[in-house]
Amino acid sequence: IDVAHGVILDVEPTPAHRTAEVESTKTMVERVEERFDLTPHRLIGDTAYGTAPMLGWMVEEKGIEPSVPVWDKSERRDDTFPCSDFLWDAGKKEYRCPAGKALKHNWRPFKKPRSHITQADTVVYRASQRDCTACPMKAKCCPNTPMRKIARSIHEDAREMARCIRKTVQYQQSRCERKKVEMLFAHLKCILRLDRLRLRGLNGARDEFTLAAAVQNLRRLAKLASPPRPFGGQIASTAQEIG
DNA sequence: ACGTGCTACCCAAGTCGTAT
DNA sequence: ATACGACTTGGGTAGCACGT
Repeated sequence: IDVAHGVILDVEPTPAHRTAEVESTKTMVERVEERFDLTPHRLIGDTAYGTAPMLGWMVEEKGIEPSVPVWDKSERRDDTFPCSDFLWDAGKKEYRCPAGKALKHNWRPFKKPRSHITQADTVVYRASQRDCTACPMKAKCCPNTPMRKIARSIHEDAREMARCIRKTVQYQQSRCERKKVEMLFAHLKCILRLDRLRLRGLNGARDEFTLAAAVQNLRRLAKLASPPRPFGGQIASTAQEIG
């Protein structure tokens, strides 16, 4: 949905699965690009869209600003230093711990050079065991392990961008714009009676939703095209009954 | 001895499947 | 219709085996 105008640009049904729902966004964004040569400047969504691969796709592949909360479970519960207390040095590609020591992914060279990217698409940055053993802050940092380590997503730059956007006024506005989307869904359910589908299967859902979206867009078009009328309220309610 | 990469396991929020 | 446990998801940490 284009929130600036309340126009539905594409429809893609999925099973009620978080990953499937999120993946369908890629399908729709790319299809709208092909059909209408339109690319969104930013994308508004909830935390389900805040996973590292999704943010990476938005920022790195599409150049879309993510107005999305970051899926982040890095906060610790045991009163030890959280990851956010470690400063990232983009130039040196290493972290700096609260005691000022480095966390690196390449402490030494290898005969066969390695990418250091793990199966979880992260790079593990570790402090030196020697530094941690001698550190007076060890109890506040890594009480249960020989050294502190941080798994950094290969999409961390995109995650960081989403964190920064979340602090902006623009993000607060996007929260309000999301209401326009919710209003369309509410209208679909209550007025167009689409709280339950009649046709079975994904194809049935696609047909019903596509027709409903067309109806929504025609309503919008009528609103934009017709000049304001003196007895607008009465006419509007009649139109709804016909609809 | 120590760095590296993998696996096991935990968490929270959600869906799915089954028994009642 | 409802309750409840199993399972899924992506993120985290701890610890082990292996390579240098």
